[in-house]
Amino acid sequence: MNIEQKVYKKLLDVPKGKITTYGDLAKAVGLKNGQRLIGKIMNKNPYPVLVPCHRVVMSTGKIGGYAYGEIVKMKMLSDEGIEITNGKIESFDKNLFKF
DNA sequence: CGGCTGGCGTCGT
DNA sequence: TACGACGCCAGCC
Repeated sequence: MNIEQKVYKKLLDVPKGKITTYGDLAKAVGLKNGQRLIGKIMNKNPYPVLVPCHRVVMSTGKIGGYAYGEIVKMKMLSDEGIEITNGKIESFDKNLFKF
């Protein structure tokens, strides 16, 4: 199974209302420094909606990018109970999901 | 706090 | 088959 498949599968383990970082996700699939790669994979996400790529954020606390628009991503997270202000996640550590 | 560089698989040339 | 560019970052300076 290739990396991207693993990534999508791992991402399915992230429950609603929780978030994870690109770096953690990378490690979860066996990559030490593949944050950037994760981004590319998410960008080519072949299973939109099925794969909750909007629950993946940057380790800095910012929401990061989104293929369909950061605004949309922000709104989706907001609907799941994650408060965001100025593209910044308020309760980052609190809602952070560990694999 | 802003900017630059590092590290990695996939895809296109 | 081989090589370089790319992408929803992370971390150090």
